[in-house]
Amino acid sequence: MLSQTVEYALRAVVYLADQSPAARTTGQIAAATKVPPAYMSKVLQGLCHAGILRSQRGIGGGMSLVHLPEELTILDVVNAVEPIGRIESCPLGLKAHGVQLCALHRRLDNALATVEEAFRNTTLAEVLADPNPSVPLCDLPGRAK
Amino acid sequence: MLSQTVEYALRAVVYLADQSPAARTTGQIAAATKVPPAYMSKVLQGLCHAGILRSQRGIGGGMSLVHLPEELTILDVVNAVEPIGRIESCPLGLKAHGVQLCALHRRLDNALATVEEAFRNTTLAEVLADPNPSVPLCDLPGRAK
DNA sequence: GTTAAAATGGATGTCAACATCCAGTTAGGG
DNA sequence: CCCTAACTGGATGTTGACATCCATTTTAAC
Repeated sequence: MLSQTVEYALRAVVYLADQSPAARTTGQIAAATKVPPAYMSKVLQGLCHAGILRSQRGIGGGMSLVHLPEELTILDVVNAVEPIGRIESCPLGLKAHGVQLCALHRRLDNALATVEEAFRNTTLAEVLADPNPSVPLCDLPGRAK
Repeated sequence: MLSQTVEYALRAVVYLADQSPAARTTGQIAAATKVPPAYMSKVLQGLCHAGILRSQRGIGGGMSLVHLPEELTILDVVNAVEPIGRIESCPLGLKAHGVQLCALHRRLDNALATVEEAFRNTTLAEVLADPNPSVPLCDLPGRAK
């Protein structure tokens, strides 16, 4: 239901938020997130173009967050990669429906709205601060840096 | 976020529920739902194999619902075509996480659970009984048969 | 300046989703 | 028994998501 690329992007951003405000190379990010390095490179490029990340070339360079983890939501990341795609008007193109969705599409869109809202209300900082014993991206209990 | 095939399947099932318990041909269903007939044929085949529809060949045949609209949920149809795909265990394969998802995946799965629940709680009969002025699949206000 | 680290962008490959077409099979009606 | 309606299954085509590779460009450090 969520694309693989979204999953990859979220892992990368969670990792960078954890390391924030330091920059990390594509190779480091790919290794930490267990994503194919060549593909991660493309995903990170997309996040740069979307203004989520900034990149720095050359020795000591890498990728880093443009905003603070407290100001970056899951929705920001998802929308940068592949927008939720709310149902704005009748998918059948029926003029009589227009913005007033039928019962079927109204319910589908409501479900999408719920997801969008949940994502909008969760910042990266909240994810990292979660008391959950399983730490994101980290195989061992407790945070290792 | 929901695949095109799921959208097509839902349209077909809503149409058949509206016509229930009568059978309709692939051509009739495709026309009413504005889906390419050749592809709708494949979608309907899938719904037959999943036990949502039954098919009858020959003159006077067609597709019809196996269950009553009151007993068929949106989730049944979605799962028949492309299961929601809840996150059961750590996508990174970290053994330390296992069933105990990290904060990131816990939140993603919660969002999926919300959608699954909304779909589980909506029957086709409820969709058809909705007082919404836009009638599913029907271009004009009010139901035309 | 030279060198090495690191991102960039383009070319390419693979596969599943979406879509089309048709020969074959089933079944009702005369 | 034959004809026609209708589904079935297989082959095929198209496109975008996922993925890889590499030549080029930028930049820090020496």
